[in-house]
Amino acid sequence: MGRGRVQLKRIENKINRQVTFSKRRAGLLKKAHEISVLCDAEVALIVFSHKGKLFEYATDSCMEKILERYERYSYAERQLVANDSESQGNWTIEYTRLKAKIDLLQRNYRHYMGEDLGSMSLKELQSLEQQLDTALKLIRTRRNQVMYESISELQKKEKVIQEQNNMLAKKIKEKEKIAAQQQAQWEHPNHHGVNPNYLLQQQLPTLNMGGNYREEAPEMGRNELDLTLEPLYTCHLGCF
Amino acid sequence: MGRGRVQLKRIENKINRQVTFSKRRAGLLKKAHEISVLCDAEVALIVFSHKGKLFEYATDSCMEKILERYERYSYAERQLVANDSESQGNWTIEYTRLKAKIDLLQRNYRHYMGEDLGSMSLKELQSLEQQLDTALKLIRTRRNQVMYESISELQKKEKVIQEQNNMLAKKIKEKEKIAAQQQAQWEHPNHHGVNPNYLLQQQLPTLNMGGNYREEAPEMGRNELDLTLEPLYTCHLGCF
DNA sequence: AACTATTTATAAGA
DNA sequence: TTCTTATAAATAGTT
Repeated sequence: MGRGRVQLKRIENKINRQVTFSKRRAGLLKKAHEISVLCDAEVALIVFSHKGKLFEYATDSCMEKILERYERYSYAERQLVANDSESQGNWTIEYTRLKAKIDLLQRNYRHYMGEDLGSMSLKELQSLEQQLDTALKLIRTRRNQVMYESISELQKKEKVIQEQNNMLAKKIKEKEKIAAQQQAQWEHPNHHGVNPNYLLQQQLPTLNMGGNYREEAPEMGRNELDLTLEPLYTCHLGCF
Repeated sequence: MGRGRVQLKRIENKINRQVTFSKRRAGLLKKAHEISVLCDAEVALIVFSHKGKLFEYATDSCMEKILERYERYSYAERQLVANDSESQGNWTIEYTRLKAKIDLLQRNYRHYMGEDLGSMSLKELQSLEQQLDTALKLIRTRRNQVMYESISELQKKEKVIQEQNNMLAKKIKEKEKIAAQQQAQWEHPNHHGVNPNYLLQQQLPTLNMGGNYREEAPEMGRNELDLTLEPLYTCHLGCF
């Protein structure tokens, strides 16, 4: 397919070989993809350039799956064994296999994050787009959730503090009343008044509501609310 | 390359698909061989037909070697771990860990497998991807911002109320002191007695917003692929 | 990286 | 399937 017949033998001219490799590699990958789509076949294509660079195509971007299928097909007896009851050697194999799988997944994840796109095929990019869309939705949902929870929490707290605030205000009023009465009694000892001590004792436990906060929870360094935490923990202040 | 243009989509007619598969498979294998020879490349090609039949080509007929090279290349960092020093138990743990990791990655990766839509060009897809990525970033930023503002506002409010709260508490203390003095004077007008309200010296409830949260909140089992970013905001509920 | 003359691959028909 | 053939695609050599 060009201006001259091609001898099926190694191209000795380095530049020429390089160029031809580029062109034919593209063609090959394209055709691999085409047969995969047109004929509903599963294709895995691995190409190492003369210099050792890797190029690959795999149907559904799932090289490992296909290679595993290949291994199964070709060497059924060499099946990687079940997880239990296996010897050290098999564990090593299994471990390696899993590590490889993780690496693959993580490489794909890099694509997911918009890196290393240069080498991706049309189909891969299409899939990537889908993934991104999904990711977008997930992020939205998650953000909404976190935000909502955080704000709810703050509002709850606000309410609690406000209530406490009101209570304290009420107490002040009472204190003032008592003080006034005391003063009245002091100034007019014959008048029959309420024992202020009694009242104070009544109020003591109330005044200590909320417990010994200072002891248990020093103020400093306690005030960060990590919004990533699940927010439905109990509030110590909630005994009002 | 025939008597009509070809749409890049699955050929629905079974016979047609079968025929096309035969032809294209031959072509693909041939081209794989050609690039291998012409460009001194190492090629591995695996094709499973729709019905599951295997066809393969490998440079120098050495599929396994190439696949191994592929594994090496793709997963270079896979350490041939110091297996000997590992106990079976550790292997089990490690295995479980890896399996979990894979499950996670795969769960996050599952939607990646989209089909058809073969009409868009690479460029279109790339630009689309960019757009999505940008959108993603913008949304992230925006969400962060809105959330941060909302929380800041609530925090401010809280702070104000808390300050009020503290002031009221202080007032109460003063009232109590006065009351105590008054009582003392009332009971022992000439004597400097002990303040009967010493009990009240226990601090008034100081609201420790955001108190022991960290301790109480069950730690969120965060997986590595959690798409939500680390919160860019630190929520200071306190600093009162 | 583009161009284009040719070769090659292959879709449809027999 | 396989052969044939018109045509689409790939690409070798060139710019």
